Amino acid sequence: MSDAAASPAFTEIRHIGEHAGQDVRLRAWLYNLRESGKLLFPIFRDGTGLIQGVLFQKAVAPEVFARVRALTQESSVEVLGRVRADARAPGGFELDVIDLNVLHAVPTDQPYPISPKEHGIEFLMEHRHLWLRSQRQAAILRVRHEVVKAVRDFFDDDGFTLADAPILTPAACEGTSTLFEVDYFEQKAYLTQSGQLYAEAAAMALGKTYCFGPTFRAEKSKTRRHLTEFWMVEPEVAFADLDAIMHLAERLVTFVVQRVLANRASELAVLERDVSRLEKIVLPFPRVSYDEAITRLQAAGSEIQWGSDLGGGDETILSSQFDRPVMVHRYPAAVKAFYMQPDPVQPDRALCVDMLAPEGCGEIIGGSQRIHDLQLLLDRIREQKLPEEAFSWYLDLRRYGSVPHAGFGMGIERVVGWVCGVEHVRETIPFPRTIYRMFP
RNA sequence: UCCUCAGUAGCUCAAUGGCAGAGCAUCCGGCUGUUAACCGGAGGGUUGUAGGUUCGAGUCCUACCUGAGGAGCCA
Repeated sequence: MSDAAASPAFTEIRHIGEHAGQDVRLRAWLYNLRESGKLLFPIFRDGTGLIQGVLFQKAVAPEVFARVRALTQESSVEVLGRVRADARAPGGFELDVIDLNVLHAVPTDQPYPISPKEHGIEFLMEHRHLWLRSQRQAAILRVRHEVVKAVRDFFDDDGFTLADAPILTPAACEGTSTLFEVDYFEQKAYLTQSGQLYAEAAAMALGKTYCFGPTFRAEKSKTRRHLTEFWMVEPEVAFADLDAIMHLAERLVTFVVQRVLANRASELAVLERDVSRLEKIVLPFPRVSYDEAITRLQAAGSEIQWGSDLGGGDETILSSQFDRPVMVHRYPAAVKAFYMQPDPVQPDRALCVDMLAPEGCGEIIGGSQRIHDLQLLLDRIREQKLPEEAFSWYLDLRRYGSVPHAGFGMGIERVVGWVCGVEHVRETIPFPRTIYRMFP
């Protein structure tokens, strides 16, 4: 640019409306370029928004016109221009380009691969590192950011203390079949599939705690709801029972949805999300016992029999009967994890809850009251032939001032997928890991 | 692990067993308000791999590879 000293400061596109009538400078990438005779319409993006530039050939220096005309998609540039309100512009403003410097020109013999037309999912996944630049993907990631921040604010403002669990863990907790094994100085270690057991220890120290981090499942699941690496937030609360964490769960989800609605309306608009569905997410959420769920499912035509876990199709049928997430509680203990407290009224039922999101998004939360009695926990570990010595520290929590406690895990990607209304969770994390893809 | 579907130009897709094609992208030209702009032209192919059937295979058969959707399992 000719006279940098006299140039205005750099502006982000999201703030460009505050500079109507003024000259601004942008640092941006070329999103698209349209041409109409002696008229150029470059669209710039800078990560905060899009703005269309306008150049009349007669109104700008010939070398500037030629430079813009030769721009290739995703070339990086510095732009000097004057902001002008224009009813024809989608965002209400356009930029009359005065000058432009090319920072890096994408070569024409190796053009940017993601053209502004439709692409297949394999191609897009192979170019995930570039796909993130699209409006839609950027909007999803901003909603993810908002969800994560809302989760942290919710717990932090409610007296919870963050106590993160390790990612590398020793012997398996629930069998090794779904764990990734890694070499740990000539010993075996595993990538965590849940921070829960450690969160229980933290809750005995801090009362109300949560951990939040990546978890790993080597399940050979290949559906739109599954990743092998996903983020989970897991609150754990001393002295809490099942009812208490069910209430905590519905408060958390309501808070997160309301926060996204309040702060990310423009992103939801880019995603063409029907926000009226999200505006219905208010307290309280419906509660359905497992027994009632079976009755409802059979009435709706499901083949499910009492005693088995809900399948993906069953979850969709059940959740479609409500306009807000439904909490299914007290499953048969036999299909649930060893550490779940039995229901004192019906001892073959576990004091557990799954929260199913609407619109077929499936389970977003799974939680339970934990067994606090040492002997009962020992019995369960032995019944399921789990390695008792690996749980010695976990059993200590029942030896030294054991108290009833409960917690749950919420899968961030499924929540983001539901809030954004995207089909597949692979779009809700920057670089998804699925059973057959670890690139890029 | 199992079931289903797909693989043709950089991308998205056509092509009755009979000459391998279109749109977009790229390059050249045209257009003073375009909204995935439009109009004209050019270049661009080992039809996933290996076999087989046939006068002839992108097309039919077999195996394998890769990807997608789903089941089971899970958040």
